[in-house]
Amino acid sequence: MKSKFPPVEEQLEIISRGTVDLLPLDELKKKLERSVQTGQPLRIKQGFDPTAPDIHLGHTVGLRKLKQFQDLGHQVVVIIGDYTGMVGDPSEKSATRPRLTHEEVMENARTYERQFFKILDPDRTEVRYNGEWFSKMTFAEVMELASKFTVARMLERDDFARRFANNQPISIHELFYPLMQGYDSVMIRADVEIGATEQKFNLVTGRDIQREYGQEPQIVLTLPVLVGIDGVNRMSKSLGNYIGIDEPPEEMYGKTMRIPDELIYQYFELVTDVSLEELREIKRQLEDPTVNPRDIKRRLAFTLVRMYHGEDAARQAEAHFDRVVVKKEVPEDIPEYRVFPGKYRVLDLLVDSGLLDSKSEARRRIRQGAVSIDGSVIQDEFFEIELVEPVVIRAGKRAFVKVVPSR
RNA sequence: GGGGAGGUAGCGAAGCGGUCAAACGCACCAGACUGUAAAUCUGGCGGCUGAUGCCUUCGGAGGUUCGAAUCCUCCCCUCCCCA
Repeated sequence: MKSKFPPVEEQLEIISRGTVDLLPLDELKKKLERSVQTGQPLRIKQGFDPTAPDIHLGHTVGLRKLKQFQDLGHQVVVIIGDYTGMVGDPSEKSATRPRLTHEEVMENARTYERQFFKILDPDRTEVRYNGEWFSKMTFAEVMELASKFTVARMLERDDFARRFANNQPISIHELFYPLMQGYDSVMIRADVEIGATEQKFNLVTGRDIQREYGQEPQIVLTLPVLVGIDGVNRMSKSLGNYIGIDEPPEEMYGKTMRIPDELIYQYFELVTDVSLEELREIKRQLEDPTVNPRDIKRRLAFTLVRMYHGEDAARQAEAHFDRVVVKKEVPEDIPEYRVFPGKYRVLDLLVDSGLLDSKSEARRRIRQGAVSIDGSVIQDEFFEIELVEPVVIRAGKRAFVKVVPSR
């Protein structure tokens, strides 16, 4: 009988693409061989803590890897960390995270669950909330779990070690985070766990915990951390340097165009579906001094919008970009603000329309020449306008409002 | 439990009785330049105010004083050393 899985070598090639660590490799081979023989898919796990609503490109690095496993015939288990989310993963953090309430976490989780399936195949995906087991744990069971690890080993982790060395606080509950993540692996019997490189400690700890609970340890697969559009920090919603997969096409396109050039290749590699040959060609072009990196970045932006919104939307987003940004024209669909015909101070319109947050901010922008009406710059902060026809007010590169007088 | 050092705007960090809405750096915003990149330069960065001031801010609550981020009391939180 022919196996429903591709040959092991073929699987390994796909699995190892873009990965940083894959360990231990020989154990992975054994697991794959066994699954080919028995026809039993491997259980591939990744956990996501819904600390903020919406999935962004950073999440998709792992999700895309999960999808590759699915395409090979394996079973994906996505853990939504409604309990771990309340603890807050200390990885790569220099300070304790603010703890979220369960309600906040659950609210965010809803957006996650919906957005996962923009990438994953629902038929081969099991979504589990870890509150399913953690909410039922007794204190005795917690103690049992806690007894399976030592403080010394916990302090091997460099973020903890660093905080400890710098006299920064580490709360006890933060030490539980790796244990909880490992326990998730036990509960769903993970064969492979995927995470970003910063997750390595947690993933490896999962192996130990599984062993303690009498299970075969999982394989650890790490992927690079996606740098956000600031070009410095990891992509994260709280840092505001993210591109969300649910964002409108124009927004997605525009944000992509703002990433530093150095990130172009990495983005193609980690978050798009371009083939390996195309990837090589992109690399060549980026090294070619006669090619303007802007054009490659445009292709990246187009590709991303197409992936999440389709071909037409990508074309429209591109046209929008050319019009607004390149030609500095006014976009076609901007928010409208209706007023009665009459005389108004521009200052008031800027705030009352919701374009700007405060009058101080509006004054600042006017003084700095950022405000224009139908293309002509306003310098006088007390400028009044007699509204009879609709006008477009601009208050900076990306802030527009159409003021429409009507009764 | 004892002793010591601290908590200042998004972060880091000055200030230690008035000239403090609070130096400086980073981040951020606007403008110039440009490829909505990088780099650079200029300005801004609590709110209200037709520009003079007014109001809310320096862990929290009280108090001293004409006047407090700066002094006192109590409380909360963090770190270090000792036990």
